[in-house]
Amino acid sequence: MFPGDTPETPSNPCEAPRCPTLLEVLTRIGDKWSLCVIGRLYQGPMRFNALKRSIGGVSQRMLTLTLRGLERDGLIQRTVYPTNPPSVEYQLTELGHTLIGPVKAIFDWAEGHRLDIQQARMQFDAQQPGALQDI
Amino acid sequence: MFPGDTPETPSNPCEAPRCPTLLEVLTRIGDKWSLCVIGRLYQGPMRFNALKRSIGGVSQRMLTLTLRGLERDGLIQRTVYPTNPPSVEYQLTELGHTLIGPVKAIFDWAEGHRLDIQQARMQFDAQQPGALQDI
DNA sequence: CTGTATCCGGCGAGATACTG
DNA sequence: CAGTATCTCGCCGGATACAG
Repeated sequence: MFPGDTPETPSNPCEAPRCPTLLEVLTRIGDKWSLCVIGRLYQGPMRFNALKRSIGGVSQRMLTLTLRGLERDGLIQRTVYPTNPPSVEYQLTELGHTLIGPVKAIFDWAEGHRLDIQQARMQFDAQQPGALQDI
Repeated sequence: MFPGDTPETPSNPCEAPRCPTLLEVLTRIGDKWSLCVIGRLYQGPMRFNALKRSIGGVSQRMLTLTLRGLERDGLIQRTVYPTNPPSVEYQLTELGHTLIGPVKAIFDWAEGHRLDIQQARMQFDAQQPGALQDI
C-alpha cells in the first residue's frame, strides 16, 4: 500500500495500515447493517423478507449487498429452497458464530462506557464556541 | 428510531438498532484512520506531524477530523504547548486505554481467521459467473 | 507547526421499477 | 418471494490554498 512497506508482523495490536485484515473486518462489521443481520441470525436462520422486516429501515438494495458481503466472507450461509415462490434462508456459519465473542467484547465496552462517552461529548461540545448541536 | 420501539435492554449482543452506542463506537473505530491513530498513541504521546508522517497516506484534513472525533469521545487528549512555533501533543486517555483490550480481541479474531476469510472469498468469487476481480 | 477554508470528484446509499 | 437494474443525490474525503 505504501512504498517501502514491509509485511512484518505487527507488534502493536493496532498497526492498521500494515494489517489490512483488521481494517477489512472492522469495515465489514462496522457498517450500518452487518451487525443487525448478524444479531438477527444469532437467534437462528431467517429468510430475506423476515430479515428486512425485522431490521426495519434497511432498503432492499443495502440488505442484499450486506448479505452478499457477509456471505462472501464466509460469515453467513445462503440456502435456496427451490419452492414456488422461492424461499431463501440465511444463517450464521461456524465462522460467523466465532465472531460473536469479540463483537460482544466491543459491545460490553460500549455499554460500560457509554456514559463516559456521552459526558465527554457534552463537555467537548460545551467548550466549542459556535457551530455545533449535531446531536 | 422505529415507531413502537421500546428501549428495552438488549438480550442479544448485536441488537444494533436498539443500541446506537455500539454502532457509534464501531463507526468511530471502524473508519479508516482512527485505529491507526490509536495504535500510534498506544506507544506514547505524539505530535501532529509526527502522527501524520508515521501513519502515511492520511491527508491533513482527515487526520484533523479523526483526532477531533477521538478527542470529542474522550479517547484521546489534546495538549497545546504555547511555544513558538506551537506544538500540540496527543495521547490516549484512560478511557482510550480501556478500548485497547476489546479492539485487540477483534484484532486477534481477524488474525486468527484471516485465512478462513481469504479462502471463503476466493471460493465465493470463483463461483460467480462473471464481473468480479475487485481485489 | 498546526491547523481552517474551499473546491470538487467519486461512490455510497435510497427510491423506484422491473424480473424469474 | 427474492432479488437485479438504473437513476439520482448527498456527503466523504483528497487536493490545494491560506492563517495564527
